[in-house]
Amino acid sequence: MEPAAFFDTLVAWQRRHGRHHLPWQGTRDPYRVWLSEIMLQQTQVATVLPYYQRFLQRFPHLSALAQAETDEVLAHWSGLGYYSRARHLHACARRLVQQGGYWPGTAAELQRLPGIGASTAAAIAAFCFGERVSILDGNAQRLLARLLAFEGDLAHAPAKRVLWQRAQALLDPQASADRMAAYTQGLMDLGAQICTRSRPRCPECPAAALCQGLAQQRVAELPQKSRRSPRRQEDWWLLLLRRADGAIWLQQRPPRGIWAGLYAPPVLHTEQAALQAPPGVCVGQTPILHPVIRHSLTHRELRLHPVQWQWAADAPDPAAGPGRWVHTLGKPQQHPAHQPIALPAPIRVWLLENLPPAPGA
DNA sequence: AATGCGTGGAG
DNA sequence: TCTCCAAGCAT
Repeated sequence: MEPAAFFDTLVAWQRRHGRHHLPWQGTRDPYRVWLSEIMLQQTQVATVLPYYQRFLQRFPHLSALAQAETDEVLAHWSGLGYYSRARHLHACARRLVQQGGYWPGTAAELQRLPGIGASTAAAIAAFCFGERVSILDGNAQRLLARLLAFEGDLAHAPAKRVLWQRAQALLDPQASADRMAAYTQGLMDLGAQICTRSRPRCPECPAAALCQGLAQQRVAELPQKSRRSPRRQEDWWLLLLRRADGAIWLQQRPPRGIWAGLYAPPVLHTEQAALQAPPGVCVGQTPILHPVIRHSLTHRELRLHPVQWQWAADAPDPAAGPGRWVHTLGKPQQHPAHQPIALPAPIRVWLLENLPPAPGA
């Protein structure tokens, strides 16, 4: 391949056919680019769009984010998944502000910040500073593995490192900042629109003439990626303590593991424990057993069993760490300024269906 | 190095 | 319903 042939082709294609109107484009503000890159980790564009807008409205700049409470940051991430992203995002904002509010100007320095790995660092550096470093996200992996007929198993780190070196070698060392940004966006756009996982549109691809995978008729089998381990099944019993006014008790989950730091009903791991009347509930009461909720994560298949108990009117609040009673998820909470709450997606769904309707909703 | 971490879209 | 996996990172 001619040196820089692919680079030039991709830049030209991106400028004419790529995406230009996503809300995080048309800016070199590292805050906005950074936020978009974190949200887009393992998450599709369409999913991110509403979250990005709401988040930016509430936290319009770095210092606004740094000053916020972690709970509120998590609440704005609620439903987006991979919640450690939100905690790292917040930690990163606080560190940057503490150090004067300046962004590091290179990918190597960006990568030292919490939540920013090699690909995200390269994306920020390329978009904001025009640095000549390559991303290697899922789009780029698939696209470059085909372009180069790359054999390695991308489930393994050594193969990924080799592909990254080859990705770096495709860059034009003389490229301007603008072209570097267009090229980086081009990798993402070509991967998302043309070089798709299934049924890639090779006839429409600007790089078809350069594509070794296409020449060898091996596009369909690239990239090579070994299977993941199967999902384990788990049963969780959700302890739904219901007060006379309809409110449900939620407590903050531990700082590690699934839904770390989010609010959810207390979880029990055996049926026996779940069917015993907990403290604060009248002895002899029979719980309401709600239909099971199936919720699958990447590595686990959860079967959630909601078990509802009537909370005694005169009982003190349940202990065991920070928690709160939730009446409704609607916006206009009466007395206090309504704090949005960080809920796992299936818990939010259940509460929406089972809490009293929000006033005015 | 291998594993854990969410959710929803697409086929 | 099932599989795959999306602008990956931390440990």
